[in-house]
Amino acid sequence: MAWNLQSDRPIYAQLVEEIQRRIVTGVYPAGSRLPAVRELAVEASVNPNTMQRALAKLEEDGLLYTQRTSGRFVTEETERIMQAKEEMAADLIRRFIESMGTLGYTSEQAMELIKKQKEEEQCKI
Amino acid sequence: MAWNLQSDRPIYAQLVEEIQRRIVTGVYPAGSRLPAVRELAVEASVNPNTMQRALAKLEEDGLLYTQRTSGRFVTEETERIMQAKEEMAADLIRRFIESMGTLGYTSEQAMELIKKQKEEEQCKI
DNA sequence: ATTATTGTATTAGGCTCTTAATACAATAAT
DNA sequence: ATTATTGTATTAAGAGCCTAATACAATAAT
Repeated sequence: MAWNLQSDRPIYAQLVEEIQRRIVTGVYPAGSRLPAVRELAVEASVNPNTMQRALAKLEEDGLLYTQRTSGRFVTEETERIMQAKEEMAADLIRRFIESMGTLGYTSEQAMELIKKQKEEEQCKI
Repeated sequence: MAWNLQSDRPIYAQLVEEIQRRIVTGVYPAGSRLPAVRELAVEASVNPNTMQRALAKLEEDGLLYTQRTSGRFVTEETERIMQAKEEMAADLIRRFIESMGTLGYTSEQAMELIKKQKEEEQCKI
């Protein structure tokens, strides 16, 4: 599991996204315990403070909760997790369509281009 | 024409994207003269230095060129402009499919969701 | 009781981005 | 020739992000 952090955007924001991605895809299952802040920080090669900041945000969003000295856990509310996943996808779609729109492409044209790009991928393999 | 600058990403990078968008969509036609740095800076509500930085990048990319005291102009090479447009679209698609992939969606599912989202848009109107 | 592990808070410093205020350089317009 | 307009460069200051180094607080494990 790579963290793939870029320097063109705040790191803590990228950490939030990556952890959220791991939650909604089941890498960190509902109810499971997360690695400790310090462990996660080492794994992602960031400062514990930065990781802490990201985790605090996810807690604020209700995807994580803390048990003082046992550690942090993914929420047991699977409904909340599915909702987060759908929101993430909807957001990606909305932003994609909007960006393609400003370039002058309709959703239909966008879907056509996705098909084409996929066909090209097929040839590569 | 709005600039829509966000605070979660370097402003100069957003300026590059917006000006590039205006070039490839013909808002700033091939060969035409751009407003002066200071004018653009006022229009976008940013510091002239920041706008200068964005323009220098676009010049480096070959989409603009400078005539010392007459101003800056969009390249006359329409081929270069079309290429830039296609690159921008391809990049958006690649990143979109990649992000949807990390969420567990295939390109087919992504296209399905685009369709659905579009149908919902229809209902709203 | 003691120890280790957990989350959390604080302080200092460096880095990049952004703004602000100038100044300079070149040339088109007058 | 003079003036105005163009791009460009410089310096200083402030804000946000990140790291580093600590220290503290709570509790599970021993």
